Formats: sequence, structure tokens, C-alpha cells
Amino acid sequence: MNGVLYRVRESIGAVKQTEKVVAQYILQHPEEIVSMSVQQVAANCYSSPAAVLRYCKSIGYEGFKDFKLKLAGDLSIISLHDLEKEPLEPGASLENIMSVITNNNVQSLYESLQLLDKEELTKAYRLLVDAEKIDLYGVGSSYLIASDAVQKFMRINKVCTAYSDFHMQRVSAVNLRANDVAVAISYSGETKQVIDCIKVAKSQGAKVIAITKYADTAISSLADAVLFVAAKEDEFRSAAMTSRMATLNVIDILYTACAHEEYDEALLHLRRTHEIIQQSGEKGGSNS
Amino acid sequence: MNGVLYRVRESIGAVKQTEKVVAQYILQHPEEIVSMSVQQVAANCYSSPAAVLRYCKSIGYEGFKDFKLKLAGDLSIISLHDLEKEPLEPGASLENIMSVITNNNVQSLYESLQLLDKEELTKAYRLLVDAEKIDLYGVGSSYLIASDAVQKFMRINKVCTAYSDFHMQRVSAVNLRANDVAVAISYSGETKQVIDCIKVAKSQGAKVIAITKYADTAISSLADAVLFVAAKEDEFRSAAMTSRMATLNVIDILYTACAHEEYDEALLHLRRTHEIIQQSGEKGGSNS
DNA sequence: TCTAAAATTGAAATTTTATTTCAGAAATTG
DNA sequence: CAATTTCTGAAATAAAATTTCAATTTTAGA
Repeated sequence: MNGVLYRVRESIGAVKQTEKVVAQYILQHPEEIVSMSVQQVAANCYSSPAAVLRYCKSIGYEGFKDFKLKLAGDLSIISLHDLEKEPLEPGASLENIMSVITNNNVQSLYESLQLLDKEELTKAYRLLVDAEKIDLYGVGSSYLIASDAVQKFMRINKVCTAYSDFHMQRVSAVNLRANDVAVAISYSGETKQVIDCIKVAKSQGAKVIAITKYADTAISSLADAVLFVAAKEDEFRSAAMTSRMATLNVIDILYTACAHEEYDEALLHLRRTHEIIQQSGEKGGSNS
Repeated sequence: MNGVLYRVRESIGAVKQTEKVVAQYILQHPEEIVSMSVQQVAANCYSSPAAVLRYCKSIGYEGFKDFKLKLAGDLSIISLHDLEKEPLEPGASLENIMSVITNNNVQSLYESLQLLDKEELTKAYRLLVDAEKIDLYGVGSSYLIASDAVQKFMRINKVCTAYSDFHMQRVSAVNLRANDVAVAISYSGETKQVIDCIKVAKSQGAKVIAITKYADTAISSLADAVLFVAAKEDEFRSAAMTSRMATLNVIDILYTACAHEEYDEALLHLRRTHEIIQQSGEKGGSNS
């Protein structure tokens, strides 16, 4: 996946006036674009072919042709998962339910992958790797995700806790110090309890990682590293199904990144030890 | 998926000499084609642009451009399923980790979908719909899945419990009756605690649903309905990541099937739950 | 407020690419 | 073996992509 549309969306803020119009047009008519010529696109944007070309290059493509090709690729992946995404009708068959639920979950994983900023992710896992203690805060289904994370991080010997009780969470937050990390899990990004806890954590000098929906939320503005998950959930009906999947996927990625970091470090130590032994062996004259 | 390459392969037998050469060239260099011009392709086939054009039209595309676009779409889908499924190397890059973890999770969802037997699923959700009380048993990460299920089924007014403590689980099992259902969640299918609880549940006349890996396990042999999840996990390394996703997906399907069974009633309960949570002052609703 | 420099923009020219045309070559048929 | 059909590619044409550059707008400095 090239993340073309994501890149387009991102670019809107950072691009000159005429190109912004082009970007918006692309977002509104992605399917049509792939079979249009530059001149057509330009005409529809009340602009010039040159502007369209410049835009394609400014967001990192070789030219309009290259852009269209990458877009066509992404769209075909997206449409793949769009199949049977329509909301379930009252009389839906079991087969229908099976494929719609699964497709929704899959799509949410892919969408969140596109929203995951590599820099933020790097920040986040570096914080976790360096953390002396990790505290996770979540309420409801987010608490279960937090517990899942605890189970994972404990496997790589991290001191790591998640409490379901608000008072316990708060006491835990008060005991954090500068080298500790608080992880806030809240899809809405506005959960009072969680906001309260990370404020306490911050006041104690701890770093904060937020996992929340792609939007400007109270929690994301408080965090040192923000990881977004796809934000299209129909919260009322869906019982937090897809956001939970996406969030667990983010946890998996963080955990794996940390585990690999340790792996690399361990490997480094091994190599050093090996070198030192080699050296002492050379001096000693006998390698056997 | 347009099946472009399939169509090309099919065409070889039914097409004139020059076009056959073109078809073979396409099959051998599909990735390159998408960024080549007709003249380049023609040159590489010791042929003419006209021949390439004729070929594209003869297999049903509007022209070379159309052909390339469809091919690009298909290739991106193919690469999605082929690429980056290999196990992670020690020095894996962050991008690598992101896509491998996500692809593994996605694949596990699709694979489990294939293992889900519609008859067993029907049995299972009918049991749940008719159940007076539902008890879920799981240990470790399976306990978190059980709790997730409780959160969901409570939304549609099911009396539903999951305890982390073995004695509580056992006491709960003893109190089950003929109209109740016990759900055993255990990827290995051999978890002692869980086996113990469902034996008690059965002795009380309750029905048993098992969610476990695709194999002959102690738990599956005790259950009235068995739902399998994909069984390729290297449990030691992967920290039960993919089986958890697949199991949650099964829970989502069960929950949705039950909710649809009594759609109107369920919707009413959902609305009530939603309103009450809104009232309690949490902006983000029930998803936290 | 004015002016020089810099950035932005699109018209037009140029280049590249796709498509069509058509005449000659090859194959087929009676 | 001619008449006919089918096939083929060179060349012409059309369309699309890209580049160039001068006009315009914006910005910054005096």
C-alpha cells in the first residue's frame, strides 16, 4: 500500500493555494482521477496542467503518470476491502454477517496502518524501551486492551501495570517518576479518568504516549507521542469492535518493535563479548 | 481483482503469433510493464506498438492505458498477499515490523473465517440467543477475550459473566442450569482450569460452546458447538497475537449474529445503554 | 509606502506516449 | 495458383504528459 490518499490528505495544509484545490479534487474523486488526463483534471480544478504536475511532484511522485499508477494500486486494495462493507441489514444472513464483520476488522487494521506516523511510533517505542516502569490507563474495552499490553510487555521483562479501578490508577500515576512512561488508551480521546491520570503522570515528570482516534482530542494534546487509529467508527452500533482491533494491532507493533530492540541490543552485547574474547585470545597466543 | 494476469495466461492459446509473444513478455515482466510505454514493450517483443495495442484490445481492454491501469491494480493486490509475510528478522526495520504484524493479523482473520463452520456457528449463536445466563471461561489472554465478550453481550441485555479467579469460575459453573451456556475460550484447547469448569457446567446440564484451535483437543471433544480459529501460531514467540485477533473476530461475529436475531429488541437496549453512559458525563460515549 | 526579490502561476512549446490508418506481406482457401 | 482473407508494422495522427518561461502575485526590506 502506497498510502496515496493519505499523503494527499496530509498535504493539504502544507501546499500552495492552487495545489490545495487539486488535492481536494483528488480526495473527492479518486476513482475518476485514474482515467483522467492532466488537462482534464486541471480544467475541473479551474487550474492548469502545470499546477497539477507540480502538485504530484510536490508530494513525492515522479509525475502525473506515476501518481495515477500508485493511486490505481491503492484504490484496488481499498475496493477489495470495501466489498461487503455496507451496514448490515436487519435480516442479514449468517454468511453476510461473517464476511462483513471480518472485512470491517481487516479494513480497520489497514486504515490504522496508514495513520500510524513512523516518527511518532519511533518516539513511542523508544520511550517504552527506555522506561523503568510503564503504567497503562484505559476504561471499558480500552482497559482490556491495556491489560493485553501488560501481558505482552511483561514477557520482555518490563515493569508494567494496568488497573481497572480509578483510584488505583491514580495512586499508580502519583508514583511515577521521570524515567517512567504512562500510556493512555482512549478511542474517544476524551475519557475523564484517563485525562486525569496522565495529567498526574505528567506532573510527576513521566512521559506520556497516547493511543487515540485521528482527531484533535484532549488526550492527544497532552501526549509526548501520539499514535492514531482509524476514526470512522459508528460508535453507537458497533460496540467498539473495529477500533479495538486497530488498537490491539498498534500494541502488537509496539511490543514487537520493543522486543526487537532488545533483541538487537542483546545481539550487540553478544558481539562485543565475542570481540573481547577474540582480543584476549590473540594476546594470549592460543585460540584453541 | 480484475484477473488481468489470468486473462493474459488464458489468451496465449487463442491469439495470433505476434500477440502471443507480447502475452509471454507480459507474464514474465508484469511489474515492469506498468511503467513502460507501448513502444518500449513493442521493442522488447521485437514487434510494433500496433501489435501490442491490438493485443490489449483483443483480451478485452480499451487500450494499452486501460490495460496498464488494471494490471497495476491487480499487482498491488497480489503483492499485498505475497509480500512481507515472512518471519521478522532480528534487524527488522520499523516499516517492516508494521506491515508484517498487520499482515499476519489480517491473514489470521481471513484464515479463521475459512475454518468457521456455518453449522457450528448457527448452533452456537442459537444457544447464546436462548441462554438465560452465559458464563465464559478463559485464562491469560483468553480471559481478556472473555471479558471483551461480556462487555459486548451485556449491551444486548444478556446475563453474562467472566471471572479471572479459578474459584469464582468454578462457583459460577456450579450454579449453571439447563438453560444456561458455558463458553470455553482456550487456544490450546487443553487449559486445565477451563476443562474443569466446563465439566462442572456440563454436569449441571448447561450447554458448552468451545472456541479453540483447529485440532482435536480435550475442550473441543466436550463441547456442544465448536468454533475453530486458525492454528498456525508459534505461541512461544508470537505472544498469542494472531490467535487473539481471530478469536475476537469470532466473538464479534457471534455477538452480531445474536444482536441481529433480536434486532429491534437489541437496538432498544443499545440505545438505553448509550443514553445512560452519555448522561454519566463521558463525552466519548461507551468506547472510552 | 514603495521597490526589489522571491515565489507562484498558467499559456504555450516541447516531448513523450497512445492510437489509428493503411499498404504490403503472409497465410488460407477454393 | 490466383483470389481472398488475415495479419503485420511503418508512418501518420491524436492525445497526453512534461517543460519552459514570462507574467503576475506575494513578500520582505528600506
